[in-house]
Amino acid sequence: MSGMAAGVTIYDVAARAGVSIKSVSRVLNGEANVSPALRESVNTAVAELGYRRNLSARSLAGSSSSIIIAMVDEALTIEHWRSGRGNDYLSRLELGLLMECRQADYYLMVELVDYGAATLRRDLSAMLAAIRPEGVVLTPPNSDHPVVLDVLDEAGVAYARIGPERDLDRGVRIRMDERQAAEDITRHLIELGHRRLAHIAGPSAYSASRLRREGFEAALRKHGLAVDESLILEGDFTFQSGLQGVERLLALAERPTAVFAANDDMALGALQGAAAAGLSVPGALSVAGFDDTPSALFSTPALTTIRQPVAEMAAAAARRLVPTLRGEMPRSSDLNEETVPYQLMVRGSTGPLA
Amino acid sequence: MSGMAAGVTIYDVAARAGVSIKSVSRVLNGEANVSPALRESVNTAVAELGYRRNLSARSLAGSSSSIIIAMVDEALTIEHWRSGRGNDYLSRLELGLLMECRQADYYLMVELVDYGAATLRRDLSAMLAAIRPEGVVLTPPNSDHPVVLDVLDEAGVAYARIGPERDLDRGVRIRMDERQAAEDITRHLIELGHRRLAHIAGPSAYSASRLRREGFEAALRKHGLAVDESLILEGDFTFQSGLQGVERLLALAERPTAVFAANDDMALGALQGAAAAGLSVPGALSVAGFDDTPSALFSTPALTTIRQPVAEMAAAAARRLVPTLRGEMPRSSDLNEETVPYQLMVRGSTGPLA
DNA sequence: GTGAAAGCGCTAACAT
DNA sequence: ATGTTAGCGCTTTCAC
Repeated sequence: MSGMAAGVTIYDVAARAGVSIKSVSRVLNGEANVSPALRESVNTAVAELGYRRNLSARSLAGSSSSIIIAMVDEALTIEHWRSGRGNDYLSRLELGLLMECRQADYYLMVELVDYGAATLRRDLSAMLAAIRPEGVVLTPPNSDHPVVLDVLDEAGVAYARIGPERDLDRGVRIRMDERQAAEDITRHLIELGHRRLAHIAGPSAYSASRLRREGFEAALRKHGLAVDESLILEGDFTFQSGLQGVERLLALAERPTAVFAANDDMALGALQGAAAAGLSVPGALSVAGFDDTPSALFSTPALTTIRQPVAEMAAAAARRLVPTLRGEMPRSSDLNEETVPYQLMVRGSTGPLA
Repeated sequence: MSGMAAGVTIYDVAARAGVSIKSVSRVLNGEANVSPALRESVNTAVAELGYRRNLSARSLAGSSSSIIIAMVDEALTIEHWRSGRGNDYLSRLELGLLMECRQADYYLMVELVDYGAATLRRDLSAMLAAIRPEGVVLTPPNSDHPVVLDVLDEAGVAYARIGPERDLDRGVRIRMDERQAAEDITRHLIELGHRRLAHIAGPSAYSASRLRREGFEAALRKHGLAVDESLILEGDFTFQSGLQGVERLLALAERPTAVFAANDDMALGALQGAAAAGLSVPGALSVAGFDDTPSALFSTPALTTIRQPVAEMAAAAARRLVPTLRGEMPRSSDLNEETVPYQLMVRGSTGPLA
């Protein structure tokens, strides 16, 4: 009897507990006005029967579906498919969402979205109509997508935005302090004794690139170092551009002794460029990245970088979306925004000059 | 009007097309006995209203829920959470599932499962009762979990098993040829001129370890090379064990000139061990791995390895689970088993002796 | 504090 | 070839 949970309905529970289905529903939903005795007998019946409410029936009948959707960029997914690689960011995101969903008895659905489609608006509202999720989690760069935010607002679906950069008054915002993180890692280099620091920035279209660059420059200034424009290059977040960037930097008359790349892929490229030029890292050149991608740990030497708290941000996002957990009632101004701490991972690629 | 898909029901479509809801349902489900004219007008109305069937209503009323569940190991997830890393395997799996679900208009739900729980049986059947998925995708090592298979069978839920190793008559099996892949990569080493080949095997508890070792030995024999037991070590799939393994191998009187590790992490450890011993790779020692983890590309030199077709296996799994796509009617014996091709990725870590 | 009845938006039998 | 009716398993009014 104990394993046969399939087919057990609220009527079975009600019958066993000798109450009405409404009472069972009340207990299950933690509503008020339920006598302890009734609650007790219902809970017993639920346990004995191995009952669990049917998700479809709940979302059809009620206003809450208990479903959270992670929207995934289709173009990016196809790209990953082609290259045969997974998506570390997405993986960490999901991990955070899953951990939180489990606690709140929520369900996680993953949906592919073609953000470039001309029919995006319609696609999205059709999807929302079909699933009626209780909340949606948005990731960069789509956390800022105006059409997406509009559709979500119109449909009255709650949403959390990871790393939003614009429209900072809409939805739940979950972020990390990119600027401060860049400043921290730069200060780490300065404290190692470096005075000629270079930065391989990301594409200026991304405001994360801008923030990281700002953090870099802020650290220099705070330590009385001049910002030398010839030591700041713009890459495109790829391994190649990091490699090329470091080649240019090493060709300068006055070489930098440390390079901070705006992401790990570029830093890894820089590492390879340094090796190709016969420079020992960190003896002759220190290299730092940003993101803490899986490869950062396995490069030689392992990469000093900033670990983005992706899973933690995702968990925070889910927490804000789920009423059960939301009950804590934070101060009103905090309500819709949360900054999650990052971590500076100091590894072998940075050190004092040998 | 066009954006307001939320709230549009089958009744609205029926009214607009001037037909009954049953006719709309017929068209939507591609049932027979529908006149072209009716189909046409329904499709027009659907398009005009931006209608999409409500998932909950469908699964509640019908026998098909259009939901596929990817079961994810909770313990593993927590471990990843702690380490702050994503799960590349899972990510690639999902990618394949998503791509296939999109085509069939299916939905992907991700569920955490505590395979170690004493209440596993009950947990699973409760979950199945709550979601009523149309299919479940199982990943190693849980593709072989007897309790899981039993519960699934009892509940009558279809399931696909990625890389099954036992009970090869149950469910849909999707696999790659581990043995042949190991043989291929070993042959690659032999063809480079190596004659003293070592193997760092995985834990013998995993049958993948066994198969890879068999492939390794088969390649040796086919090329008239003796299998030297002193050159076969057992690791535990960790970086550390690869490092220690290669240290032991390099301490031998007659060193091997090539090492095939049963997974990338161990191969990466071997790479580091070789570097520590002052051996150039591949000039003095060739190193090959298995899996093609993300780090394999970024090691120095990049790792020669076998790319497991995880996404492709997942896609195949989903395809077998989804009736719409299943329609192709393969030869009966093929019906429930599919072997997906792997890829030998030759990179810088293997080459002839310098 | 508890229960009866009416849907939620579909699909599935059964009409016709 | 098309329509009518009755549920699926819950939540939600609204009674008591």
